[in-house]
Amino acid sequence: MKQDEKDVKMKILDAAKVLFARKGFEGTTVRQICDEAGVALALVSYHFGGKENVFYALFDAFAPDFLNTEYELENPEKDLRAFIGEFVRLRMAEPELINLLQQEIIMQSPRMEKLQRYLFALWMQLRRILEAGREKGCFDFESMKHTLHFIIGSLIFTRIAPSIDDIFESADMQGKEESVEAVAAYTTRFIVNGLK
Amino acid sequence: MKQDEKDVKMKILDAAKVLFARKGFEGTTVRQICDEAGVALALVSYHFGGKENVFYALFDAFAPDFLNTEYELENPEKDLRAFIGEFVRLRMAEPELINLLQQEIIMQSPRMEKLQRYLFALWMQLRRILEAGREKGCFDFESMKHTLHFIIGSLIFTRIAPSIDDIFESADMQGKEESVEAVAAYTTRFIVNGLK
DNA sequence: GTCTATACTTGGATAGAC
DNA sequence: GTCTATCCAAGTATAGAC
Repeated sequence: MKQDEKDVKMKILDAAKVLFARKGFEGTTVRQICDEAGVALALVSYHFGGKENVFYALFDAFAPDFLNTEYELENPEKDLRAFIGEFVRLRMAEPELINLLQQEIIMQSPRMEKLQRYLFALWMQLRRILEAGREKGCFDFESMKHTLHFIIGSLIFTRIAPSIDDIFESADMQGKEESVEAVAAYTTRFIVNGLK
Repeated sequence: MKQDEKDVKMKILDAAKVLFARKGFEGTTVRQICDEAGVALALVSYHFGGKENVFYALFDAFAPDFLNTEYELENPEKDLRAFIGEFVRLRMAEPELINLLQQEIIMQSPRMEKLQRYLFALWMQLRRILEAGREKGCFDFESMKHTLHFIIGSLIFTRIAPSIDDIFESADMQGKEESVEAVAAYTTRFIVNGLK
């Protein structure tokens, strides 16, 4: 029965993750979540205490991966490459979560206040890497604020429109599979060059 | 009376623009729009025929600016700089609209289908500039799809969180005003370098 | 054209049977 | 723990007075 409970909670979280990413928090109804999860309407309230808590539980379930590396700042370019690599890995492992996060950031939703708990440290790590790199002369940029936006924007924005993306996807890959390493390499190259 | 009508429609559009950007399309109610605009609830239906049409009217009202330049592709780097400059100008003139657009792109909302009418040409222009630059040897990149994402992400993403951005804002500027030209210059530099 | 009042629908959350 | 049935609040849209 403990197994069943976890099963249902997980089914709800999985369904909510996809729906929130696709239709937004407000655009998703508890009914849709429960239908998709194949469970009764009442179970969201029972297990989580409401729709909003499902949202937070989503990040609690996956957030530990957000921040597991400490950087030495001895070699900022190496640190930045590692940071980008980690972010790309997370993004490709949990695209819906990154999608949802991006939405919430953009609209400065009231839910962001609690999410900042996880994110603040992440942005600060990136900032420290940039600062260290600027002082050591390996990065060159003028505005810290805009540079952070450029980098995070490059890292986080992964969709124009399915119809358009598919055109380029097939032109790029010619049927080959797209590996995480390859995407990380593209991303690192673009960002690191942007800081020269 | 024609003046009054336009006045009310404009008041609704202005209110909707801010609210949609901030709370999303689904998160915004017609009541909020009308309250903010200072008009009666019924007027959204009367003038626009529903909430969804307010959304489209917003882009109809501002979209002409989206695409007013043709590029010769003789000098792709110059074209790219011009493209970025135009986008940054639009973004700083209409931040709410770009915000809203970004949300809709990310969640692939059903409203995107109509919006693609305006956007498709824009993305294709950027793509042509990149292609031309790649052939002429002034740009170097591997994946067209990801490169477009990087560029658009850098152009469009302008917010982490007010509390965080403000820290860097004041550190960057030390009280000075931030000009459109300066931001366009930062952005151009980051993106153009990223393509080397 | 604009307002107030209201009809109708949908959403979140709970009560109570199992 | 899970279900069905229901309550209540909130949303969109309209009817009808002015």
